Amino acid sequence: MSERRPGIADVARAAGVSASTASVVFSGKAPVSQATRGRVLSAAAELGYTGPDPRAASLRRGRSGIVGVLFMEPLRTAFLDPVKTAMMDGLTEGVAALGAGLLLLHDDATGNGDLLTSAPIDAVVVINSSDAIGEALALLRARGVPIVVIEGDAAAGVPRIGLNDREAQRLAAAHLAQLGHRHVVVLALPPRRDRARDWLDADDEIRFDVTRDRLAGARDLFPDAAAFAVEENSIDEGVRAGRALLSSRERPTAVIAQSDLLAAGVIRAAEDAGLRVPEDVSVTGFDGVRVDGLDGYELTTLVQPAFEKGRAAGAAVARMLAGEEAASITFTCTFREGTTTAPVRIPSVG
Amino acid sequence: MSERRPGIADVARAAGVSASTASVVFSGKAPVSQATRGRVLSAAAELGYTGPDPRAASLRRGRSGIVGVLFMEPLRTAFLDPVKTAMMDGLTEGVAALGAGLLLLHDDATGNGDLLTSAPIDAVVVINSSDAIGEALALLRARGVPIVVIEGDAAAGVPRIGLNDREAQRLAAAHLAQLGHRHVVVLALPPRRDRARDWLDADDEIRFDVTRDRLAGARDLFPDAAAFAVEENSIDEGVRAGRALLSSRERPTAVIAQSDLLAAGVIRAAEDAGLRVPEDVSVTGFDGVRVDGLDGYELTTLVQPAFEKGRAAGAAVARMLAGEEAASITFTCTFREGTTTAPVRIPSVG
DNA sequence: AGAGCTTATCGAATCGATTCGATAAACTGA
DNA sequence: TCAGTTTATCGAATCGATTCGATAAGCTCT
Repeated sequence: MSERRPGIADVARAAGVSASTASVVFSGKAPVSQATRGRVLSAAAELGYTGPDPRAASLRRGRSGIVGVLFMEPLRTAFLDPVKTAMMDGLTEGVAALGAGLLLLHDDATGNGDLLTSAPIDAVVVINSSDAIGEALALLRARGVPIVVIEGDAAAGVPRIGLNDREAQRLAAAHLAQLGHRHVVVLALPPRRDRARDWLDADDEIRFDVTRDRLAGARDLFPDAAAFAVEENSIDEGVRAGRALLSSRERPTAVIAQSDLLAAGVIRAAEDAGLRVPEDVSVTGFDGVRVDGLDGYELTTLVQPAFEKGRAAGAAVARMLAGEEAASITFTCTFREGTTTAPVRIPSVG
Repeated sequence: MSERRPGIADVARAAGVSASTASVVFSGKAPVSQATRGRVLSAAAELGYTGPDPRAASLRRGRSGIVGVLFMEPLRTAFLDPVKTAMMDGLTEGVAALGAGLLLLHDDATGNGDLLTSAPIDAVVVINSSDAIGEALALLRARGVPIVVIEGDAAAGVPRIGLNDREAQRLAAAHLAQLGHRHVVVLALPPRRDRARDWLDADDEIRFDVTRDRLAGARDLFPDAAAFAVEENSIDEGVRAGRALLSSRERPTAVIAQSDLLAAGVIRAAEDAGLRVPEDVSVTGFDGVRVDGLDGYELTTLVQPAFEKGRAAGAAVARMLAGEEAASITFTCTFREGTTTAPVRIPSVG
């Protein structure tokens, strides 16, 4: 009664061929005559053999066909960000070219830490890494697992897929400057983990590259621009921050938001406060993603190739698995003028 | 020069013990004396051995520690839905209890189809399955891979994690009826894949359980309520649909949206049309998730235990892997009255 | 001191396929 | 017809750990 699943050996025996031949029928790695292929296939059908066991194959091959994606945050918040999901789509496509799939990993809480050691992964892509990831990275390197980082501080020798954040943000700032804006405020992404929503001081430590670089780009044109940092990248956070920014006595004429979600939030906050965008206040975003719930505005923003970034990461993984050296890549954002920026109005008070 | 990674056999040799003992040191499946454990561990450190190869372990164990999550849509759109991400979080936790991780699978496009056959997965959780998934399911069953379905048409014998959609939706409808509403319209989720945004005819085929059951619940109280189906579950779709619904000559006094996102969209559309919620039009949602960008309203909705659903799916997987029978589970939604529903106003026209 | 346990350790079998080199058969061209 | 290729097939080694039954040593209790 013990219904042990048939193995390739059983199929081979039933078909009257060697196991090696049967194997080749399934993998296609060597020529097989039509006749034997037929016999093997029908023997397999007869026995209910559904193809080689991936576990055994991956042991022999030394490859599991699985690439880990390591997040620094719970999935809930990671996937709230359309940029990340677009990246994931790109990554999916990138590793699909390898015949691989994506295993979700996150670097926090529930002893999932050991998935890093116990999961059969061929490589890992780290999303938005911060320094907190140190140990995890070390572990993986010791295991000899190839690593690629998207947007983050990579350890030396780790290929990094990045963005020209600073130059890009500078473009938006220049656009505002050209429209006559002088009083500009930056709405920044979190500078580091678990940092409360508040203004950024000069001595505030900024651990996330993205936040730092975009801020630098804005200050290239507005060196004295104040910056307010949110707690997470979401529309609601943008709304809350927007209320703070727009209600201050010296209301800025323009807000440089470091993401489209934040920009959308600012716009909502402005509407709620009875301000018109862009007549009363100009707003720029960053990312160029479709923001659900911003229907009606065309955001002035920097379009980043999120999908491409993911795909490039996949390609880098492929290269590393092939034993080649994978270089870091810096993608370029393009400036897109929308309807949320306009020339500054002549101040009513001299 | 050939830097072959050391195996447990090498470590054992260096430590002067048998491979079996060394194995046990790492797995902890049998008692080992402090002395030998120490020798093995230091030998491992010396050789740079980072623990057993998961590929080999999974062959021997017959378990890879990986559970597939099968989506019917690209991640981009799947994760737009906060319910799905919450479910994913729950699922993550559920399978973490098993020491397993999640492998992303999606049933579309790029020949990823063969991940289903070639990936070393111990089980699969299908999200929101429709009939389109037939072949995939058959494939998995043939392979003997345990399957659990969340919200969808399961094949016979497949445990299903569901919701009391109909009863729940009926509660919201009853609430509106009690407030005096008589002219109610249902804003429905897509009835099937690739169906254009439009009114639902009586003979429209509804392939998604969720859409069908919630609609039935609404019609239990409003048998003649018209239903308008969107193309995808998003705020923007809600806005578009909302425009259509609210501008019709016979404007309804209440809208029963089948999701919170759609409800949020309707509210936005109402605002844009100069209507007040709930004074001019009442709106109910479904899901009870945090909707980014709906700050200011407390949606009247049905709170579903999305996280719990995910976790239950994980638990069901665990049970099936343990060889037990996993029963289907139907979760219950709770009605939550917010500020988006109010008594119907006396019609100005008799 | 010897029966009965518990604790450590080991050897050998096993998980299920893949792959490489060898061999044989079939075909090519001069 | 014979040397030289292709084309098919096979045997055996290998991937790297886990696990089970056996064995031996160390304890406890009477």
